[in-house]
Amino acid sequence: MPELPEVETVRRGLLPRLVDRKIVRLQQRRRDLRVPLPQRFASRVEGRTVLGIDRRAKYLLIRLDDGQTLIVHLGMSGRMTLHDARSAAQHPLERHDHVVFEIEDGWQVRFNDARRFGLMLLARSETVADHKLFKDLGPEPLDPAFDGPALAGRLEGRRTSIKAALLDQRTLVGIGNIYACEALFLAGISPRRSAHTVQGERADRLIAALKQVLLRSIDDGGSTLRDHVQPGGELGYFQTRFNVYDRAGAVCPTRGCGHAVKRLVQSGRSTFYCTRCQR
DNA sequence: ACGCCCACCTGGAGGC
DNA sequence: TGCCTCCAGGTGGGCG
Repeated sequence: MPELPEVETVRRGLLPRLVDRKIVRLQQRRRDLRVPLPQRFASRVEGRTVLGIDRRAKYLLIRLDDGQTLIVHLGMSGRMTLHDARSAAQHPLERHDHVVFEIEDGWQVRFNDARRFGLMLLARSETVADHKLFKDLGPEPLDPAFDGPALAGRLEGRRTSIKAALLDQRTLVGIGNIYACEALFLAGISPRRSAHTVQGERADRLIAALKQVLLRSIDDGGSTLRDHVQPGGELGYFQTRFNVYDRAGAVCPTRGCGHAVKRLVQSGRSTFYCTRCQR
């Protein structure tokens, strides 16, 4: 499910119900996520107050008042949803609600993840950046300092396709299959193009397209294909604006083009693009 | 070091 | 209805 816009949407949805509030109880209903839940997880979280929630790449960083950070990744199918005490009573826990945070004011945050590709771990806040999962991550695409020349620099010498390079979180973070396809379409760049040839004006176009597609999707609450919901239960709507993703056979949306959107498989993932508009 | 393939796991969709 | 195959917003380990 979640690429940067979906994770950012979840972060924003959780903020008003979590920040400055205490987690009074934590239920672990299944520990075997992609990485097993931490030892003594409940006792290390219970009684802690949330100071803030940050995002790095596709990770949520929930800052606790004892200097720990709760790191959450949603994998492919993870959700974080809010339930107030009354609705919680009416809506019993579901099969894939693996972790439940009970907040002091009676609200709950439920972590639901059918495929269990997600993870949660605890780290000292000052060590998160050095953690194995974080130390090789590339720059944030929405950082204003990350511009065309910076992207071009990170693509230098890369012999793989530009599509694969965008999915590689060492190049830059937060891009997944949807936004890689959509940004390449907006930039008019073929997903098959060799990554190192995306330089100069092409790199300028690509970073602009990436920023635009991510910001627009955040505005729409992300893309809901199957699993993604905002914490309050609202769906995302950016999928209604897809130009190419999952649209194989549809007419290319470029005015006057008329070609059909094609699907191909690159490094095991579907790519959608227009062979006429994207070079 | 780099790039590619696969596995991890569940569920939904479509074909027969 | 049921069973089978394919596919899915991610990632990291192992291989050549």
